[in-house]
Amino acid sequence: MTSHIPMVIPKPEPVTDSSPQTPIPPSSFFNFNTTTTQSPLEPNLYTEFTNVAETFRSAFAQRLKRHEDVTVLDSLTGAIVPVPEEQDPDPDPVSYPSQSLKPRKPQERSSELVRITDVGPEGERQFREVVRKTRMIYDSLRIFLILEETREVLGRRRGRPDSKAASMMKERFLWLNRDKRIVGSIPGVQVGDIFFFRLELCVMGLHGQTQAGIDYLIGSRSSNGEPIATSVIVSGGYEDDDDQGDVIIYTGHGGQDKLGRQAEHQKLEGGNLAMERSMYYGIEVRVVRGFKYENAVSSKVYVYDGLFRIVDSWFDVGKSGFGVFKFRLERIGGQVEMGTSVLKFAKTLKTNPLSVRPSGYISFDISNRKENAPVYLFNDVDDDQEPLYYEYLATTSFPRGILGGSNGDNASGCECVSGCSSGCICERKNGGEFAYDYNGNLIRMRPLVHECGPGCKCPPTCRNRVTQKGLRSRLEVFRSVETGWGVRCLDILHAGAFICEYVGVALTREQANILTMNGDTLVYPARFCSDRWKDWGDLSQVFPDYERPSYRQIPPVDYAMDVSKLRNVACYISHSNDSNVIVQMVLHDHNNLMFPRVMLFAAENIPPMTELSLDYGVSDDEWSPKLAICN
DNA sequence: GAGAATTCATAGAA
DNA sequence: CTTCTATGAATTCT
Repeated sequence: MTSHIPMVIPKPEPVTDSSPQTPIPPSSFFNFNTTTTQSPLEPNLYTEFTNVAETFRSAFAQRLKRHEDVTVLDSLTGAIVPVPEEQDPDPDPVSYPSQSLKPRKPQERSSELVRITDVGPEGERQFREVVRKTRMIYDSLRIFLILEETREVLGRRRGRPDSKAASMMKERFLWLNRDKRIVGSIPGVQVGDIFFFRLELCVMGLHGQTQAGIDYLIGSRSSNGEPIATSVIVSGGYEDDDDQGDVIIYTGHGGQDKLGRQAEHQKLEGGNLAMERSMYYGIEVRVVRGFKYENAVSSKVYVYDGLFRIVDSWFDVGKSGFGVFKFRLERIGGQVEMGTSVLKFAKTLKTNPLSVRPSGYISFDISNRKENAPVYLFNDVDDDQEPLYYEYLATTSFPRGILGGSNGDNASGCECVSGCSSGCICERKNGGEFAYDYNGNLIRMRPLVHECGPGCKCPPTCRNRVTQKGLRSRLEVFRSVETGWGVRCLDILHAGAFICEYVGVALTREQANILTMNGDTLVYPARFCSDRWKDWGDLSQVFPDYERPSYRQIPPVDYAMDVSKLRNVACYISHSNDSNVIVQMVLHDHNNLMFPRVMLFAAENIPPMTELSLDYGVSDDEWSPKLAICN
């Protein structure tokens, strides 16, 4: 825990018996609390998060020049430092903040300005998990609402599932960081994280404005009466912006007409003033960049690029001849590479890889065109070229005989000539709910997905045909010092997106036993561990009476895959108990429940160049690249 | 405290 | 494909 955290604590409830001009008595200004507060645990995410947050919270406050008697600033760090003799005489500090800082309305945004630092690896892991779960709920709920709406009002104008999902979560207190205004990084949100909706940023507490580019604590609610900016979104909406990566010339807001054209001078008020004040106090702002991205669920993508400092501000004449405020933002050092840079890099890798990585490529397609998209092989670590020595197999081959027999069930398919819709036989096979949404993303995990197959009359565009169409994104096998061979994606993988099949030569148990004795390397699909993701897509926190669908039980998957000679890209995915890839069994070209195909999906939004990882069902310590497949 | 105003959204139609 | 428009929600302003 650092002892030197700049922080502003809000003005408490206005003193009723004084006129608006009268300063509030000094004693009520200060609230200092470094003790851990424990409020009764409730079984929801929000409470859990708050409790963790409180553990690491410390507070300092001061009054600034509006109240002439005290002004304490640390000139080196810009920190607002405590004024010890004005310590809050609150006799019951344990009740803080639930009583002394209780918002006027339960849903009102907090005015408590805090910075959370040094939560430690364990704290960060916990925060990350909460953020993950919350994002999962948001996305699942959003997709749920889309599907529900499509079912109810077919063809009618669609609402705003992104905003409705956010509202529903807000009503259920599932928004994160509502009890405080965080300056600096949001625990659990990492540089490079990708979001698809502005409201998703609101839910995370990363940026509280649905449209405005500058988020700030308003002056009337801050301790010194001055507004403080906390985050900005850079998405090119102002013609006078100049974005050079680590340095941004950010235009203040205001002065635009309805068409977004600069039509009058901007004023130093609202967010503009907050930016200026943040600069004055040396308080950093979070920067989120928004830009168009083809193939994204929303056509737009928001990337968290980390913390910037406002180093300069001035009033300038903009391109349209009107006065605009400009702020020079410089990225604070020591942070990981910006997500935006990584995105740009990955994009170039897809079109012109040698221009940015002249050496290290071993192959530009280890699949030899057996996949829809080329699979790169890259190694700038050592001379190993192992993946070249295996023949590439694009889909698992099953033993002859086990699939052949076509009983009545096998032969039958749906008759949906224009694509499957609700009520069709294939939907019923899937427990009354298709496994995928209209973008081909997995909605919820289940024991087995029945895709439409050769016996179905529906076209290839049917929503129930996803994994059978193969790779949709660009994958790269790469050499890493830590994990040996690994796999990463050059595209953004939306949560639930199909990645690839885990491929091998399938063997019956008897065949496998013989091979194991020979020392060959086998993969057992049944061992893939999905416990961590078993409630993936679960909405019981939103709908209290939500019933987990009961899927038909399937016989245990009891085959092994030989990957000693034939394999595909999936074989190089590393193991992690903290995996970002989930395993879903799928049938599409045959109906033998004992031999489903092993399909891999993104468990969360995965930014480009992030290593993919699977839980092979062993602990992290036990794992080695060899063991993963020997086991 | 209620309603108006502001806002670098969003989706779908034109 | 881009541009336009209707609808919208949280927050701040009055």
